[in-house]
Amino acid sequence: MKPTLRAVAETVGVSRSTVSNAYGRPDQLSAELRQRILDTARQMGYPGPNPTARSLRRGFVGAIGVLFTSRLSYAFTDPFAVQFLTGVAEAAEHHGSSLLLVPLPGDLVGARKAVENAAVDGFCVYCAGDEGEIVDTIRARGLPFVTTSARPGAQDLWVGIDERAAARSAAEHLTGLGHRRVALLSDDVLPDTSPGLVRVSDVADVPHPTTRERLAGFADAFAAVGVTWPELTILAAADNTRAAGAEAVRALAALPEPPTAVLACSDVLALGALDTLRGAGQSSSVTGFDDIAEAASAGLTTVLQPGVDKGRRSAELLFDPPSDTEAHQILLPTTLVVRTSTGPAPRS
Amino acid sequence: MKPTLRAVAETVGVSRSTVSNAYGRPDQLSAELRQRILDTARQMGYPGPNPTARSLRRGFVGAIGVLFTSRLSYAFTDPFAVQFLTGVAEAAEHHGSSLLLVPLPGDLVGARKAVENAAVDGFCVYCAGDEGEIVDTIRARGLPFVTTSARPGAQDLWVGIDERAAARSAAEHLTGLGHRRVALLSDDVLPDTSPGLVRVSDVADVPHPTTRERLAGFADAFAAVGVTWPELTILAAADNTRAAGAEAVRALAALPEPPTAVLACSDVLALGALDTLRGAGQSSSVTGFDDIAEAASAGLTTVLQPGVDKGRRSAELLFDPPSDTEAHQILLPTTLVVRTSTGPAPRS
DNA sequence: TTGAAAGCGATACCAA
DNA sequence: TTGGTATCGCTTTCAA
Repeated sequence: MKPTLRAVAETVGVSRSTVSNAYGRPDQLSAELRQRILDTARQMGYPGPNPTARSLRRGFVGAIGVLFTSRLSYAFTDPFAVQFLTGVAEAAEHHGSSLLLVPLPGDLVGARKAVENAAVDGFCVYCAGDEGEIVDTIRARGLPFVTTSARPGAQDLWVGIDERAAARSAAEHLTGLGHRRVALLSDDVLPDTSPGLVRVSDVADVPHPTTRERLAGFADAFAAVGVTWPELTILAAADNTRAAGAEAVRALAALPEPPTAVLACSDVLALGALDTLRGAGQSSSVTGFDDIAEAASAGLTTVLQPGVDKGRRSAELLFDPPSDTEAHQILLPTTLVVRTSTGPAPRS
Repeated sequence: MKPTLRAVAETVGVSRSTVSNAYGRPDQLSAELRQRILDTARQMGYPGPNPTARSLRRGFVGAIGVLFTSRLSYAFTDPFAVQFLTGVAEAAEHHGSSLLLVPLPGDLVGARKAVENAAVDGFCVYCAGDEGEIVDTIRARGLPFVTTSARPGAQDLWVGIDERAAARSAAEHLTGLGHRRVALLSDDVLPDTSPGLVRVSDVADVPHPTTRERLAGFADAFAAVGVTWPELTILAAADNTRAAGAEAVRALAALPEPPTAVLACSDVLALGALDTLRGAGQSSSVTGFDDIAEAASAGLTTVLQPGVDKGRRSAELLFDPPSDTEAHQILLPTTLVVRTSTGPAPRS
């Protein structure tokens, strides 16, 4: 068993406070005594103040949590999530804080538990589907948090983009190219759907806020050229991975009139779509969302959102909450990046 | 202020233990009483047992730490590090544990402090240059750890590859193709070196264990065909990024007789080298190390090491330490993957 | 400059 | 099934 601060105090023959000060407040005791304490401590194998005990007493932890809806290992599968994490890490590093990655199990009870058990000073909520429940749990703990999905009540800290407008910009690019018969590809479309073609009677039925907003943005652009929601093909992917994107798009082959373009809600899905379509020799247009590094090399037309910034500013908002309520909401810019994966719709 | 367990106990009119049991050991009290406690707690706004206090009392945290030598944000810059993290995350998730990413400041004192303050049950040490100091600090805390760099004493938990043999395999591929005048590219070659050409009188002088072993492996292969260490050009990169690789290789242009091949200690550096060389219209051979996803699309010849496995098995070793001392060391296989970035040396 | 005492918030043993 | 009590390891006024 490792010795405790108390043991050190007894061995040196001073009080616990003094030993504590030797570590945390060097100016509170003579350099000589301090050195004697530190030496004895080392000699006894005392590992220094126990972080957990210190946190309990001090009332803060020195770590912020990052919440992921999906399995934690997926977080690293999506390069955009990695960008976000990079930004959060930068800010955390800057503030001498650690990063606790908290995986949220699929079930609500488990998710709530995970949030309740995390020893952190605050949370960055990355893309939580059931945001409401999660956020309520965080609030119940009285901890600050920053969210990135569709703008909730104006009093919460939020860093994000105009999802709907961004999606619309990609879709307008396609309508401009003459595309009218298209498929929208996303994960998290409806709960418990099998991958492939799905019927969604109304965009508003999509529970995941980000997915909903992006689909709605796509639809806006098509509505503007007379293509209504029911005319859009919806493709559900099993999860947000390249493989799932590739798989979902296979369902298009069964259609009598396959769409001339696929609009994906993420680059990884779009890349998967390209894998399948190009593999089958089809030249359908494909757009993505995020602009991850691979998008460039694959020539994917996509919506760029500043991922690292998003992470960094989220964390900064957590560390230095603005006094001004206005500044609670940070809207980041997006840009449509046109590459070679999109082209004119074939004459019909 | 949020109410505490104690307040709940007083309000309900039961003892603290009973309230505690209501949360942690449902079988220790009647369903009815439990429900009454939980209801009152919710009503009072009690957020559930404080994780820090619980950790202190229980003596364990439910999180493992991952240590990176370099800046934490760099961890996400290198796809191989991301692979490793993915593996660790998988195992952690499986054990219901969280992942604490601990940024290590550049200075030793700061780094030691970071390790001392991390509230975790153990550490995965990823590629720590000053491994010795860091590992000593962890040991002083009495926490278990797993390391991945060059095999230390046989009593430590270790998951890794035969760095030297793996590097040698890449170099032998090049000697087989007739290359004799080559450059070795790495970050962390010597402390405080400016990027570009460096003189290293002896491989043994390289302090970073992984770098040293890989360079030594490269040298082995060339020694076997009569090319000695001083004849090898050493290129230092500012850090392990594509940009730094591209930059370092520019120094070759100044050489009277530029090398016919570049052997990099990582894929990101190799990709950077390709950027510069191909950009200058040169067809020099380039090899990498790791086999990240981009290596395939870039046609990079490289040494594949199982990154996700490395992470997963590291974490597993931490969670279920083998009783058998033999099993403390896990050696993972590597494979040379030959693609298009290497070819015969030009006739001189 | 040093020490005494009071918690921080919860858990777990053991007795009732 | 429930409660009393000691304790986890440290920090922090406040007084000496």
